Amino acid sequence: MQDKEKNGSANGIEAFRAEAVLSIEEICTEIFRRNQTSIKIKKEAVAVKNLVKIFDTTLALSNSKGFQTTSLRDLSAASGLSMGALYSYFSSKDELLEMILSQGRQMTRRILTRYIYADDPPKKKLSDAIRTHLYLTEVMQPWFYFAYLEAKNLKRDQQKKVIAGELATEKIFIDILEEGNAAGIFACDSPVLTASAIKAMLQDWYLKRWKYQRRNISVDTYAVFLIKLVETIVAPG
Amino acid sequence: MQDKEKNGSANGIEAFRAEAVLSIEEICTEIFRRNQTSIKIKKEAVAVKNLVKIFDTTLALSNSKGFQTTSLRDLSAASGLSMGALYSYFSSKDELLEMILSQGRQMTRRILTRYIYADDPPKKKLSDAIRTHLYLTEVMQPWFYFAYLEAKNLKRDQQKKVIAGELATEKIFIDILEEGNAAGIFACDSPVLTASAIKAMLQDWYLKRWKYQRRNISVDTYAVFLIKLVETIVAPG
DNA sequence: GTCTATAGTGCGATAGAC
DNA sequence: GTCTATCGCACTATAGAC
Repeated sequence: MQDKEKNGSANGIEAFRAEAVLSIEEICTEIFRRNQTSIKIKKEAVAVKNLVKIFDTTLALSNSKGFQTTSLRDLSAASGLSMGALYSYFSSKDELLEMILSQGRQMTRRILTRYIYADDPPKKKLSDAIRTHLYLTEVMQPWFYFAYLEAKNLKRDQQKKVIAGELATEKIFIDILEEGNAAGIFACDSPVLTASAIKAMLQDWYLKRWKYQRRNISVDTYAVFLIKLVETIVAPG
Repeated sequence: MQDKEKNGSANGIEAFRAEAVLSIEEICTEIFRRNQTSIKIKKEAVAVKNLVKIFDTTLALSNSKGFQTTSLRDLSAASGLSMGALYSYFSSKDELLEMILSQGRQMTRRILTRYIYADDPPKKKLSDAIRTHLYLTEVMQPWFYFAYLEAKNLKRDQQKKVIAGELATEKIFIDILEEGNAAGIFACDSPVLTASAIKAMLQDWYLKRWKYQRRNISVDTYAVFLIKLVETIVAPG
């Protein structure tokens, strides 16, 4: 386990995925404990199982027709829980939305902090950051897709959290590029614009999944392609 | 005029914008004439003026809170037309959606065919295609943003048209890259993945406008940056 | 802990006055 | 050509049976 963590995302997408699945249950347990005032269910096992089902079903339905358009009747039918049952897990459709966004943010934070090492050299840090980001969004694709496409329907404070997350990711890349520039390993005219371009190509992976799936391009293939492309951009000379 | 067209988008964003505004009115006139069965208004001047207002208002409202969430009552209040008046320009909310999408598609087609020349050398074609695409999405940013973010709420046939447009743009870049490869001017391992990456960076311009605006980056600055970046990627050696 | 039945709200769409 | 008034419907949310 310690070795696996030390290797970052080097063990490939499957090892990464195995760890993520465990984290999802953990985080739903946390959500259950934190919201025990509004959640009327008392048995933790039942509640966590249903919360995972509610979140997954909501993401699936919303990603094919939008969260606003998805009625709680749809969610009830697809999840197998009645309207009444649903309302013992959240007090409004808005609260359901907040719970989902918060679950995703916690997952993201947990995984990113686990896989980023300050003491690696810039070039390794750059390729690790790209690969980890791709793996993360591959495993949590429905959530990232959801958070991105529903962002404009959110309330102010929720929107700000989405934007903050976006800029935080970009900042990771800006810092790596500037560190590489200072060390003379990279020659990157505008770290800000370059980081922004990297971010755009990373986002394409979870926003246009249909395209890559249709073309039989795996996340590892895309990672290799993207790392090479970025290294060409930042290479001196 | 002939010179302007011959120079493609070389005259900068402002010349481009001037031409586009004229086109919008033309296209609304076409829409009016084509839909005269469902549009109850008879005076062309009145109808076109109101159609432009309806489209603009719908895009503005939808881009801040989503098309589904925007009620026709909202649209009525913001546009200054009553519910009854609105319904003399379209027969359902769905038809309004179709009219907007069709208006944008016509604009896109008209502008792209006007600015792309088959007989230029690959390198010039590549930079012209990037610049023209950026100018187009700059001038019609609300429409592109709308078409992208509402795509999943559309019906099957409308969705297919959005995807077809997406792939058509990508094809333009694949063809240019392959032509350059064949001529020995480019050395691009995977034209498909590279075109897809270029597309992702082009889309970032209209999807993340808030970010570029906040950083005071103009469309011309972004164009110069992106063209240089892409030329680095495809350069041999 | 989960269900069914229903109250209350706001929507898309239309009819008819002006 | 545009308005106001209104209908029927689908939604969120809740109350009370089991």
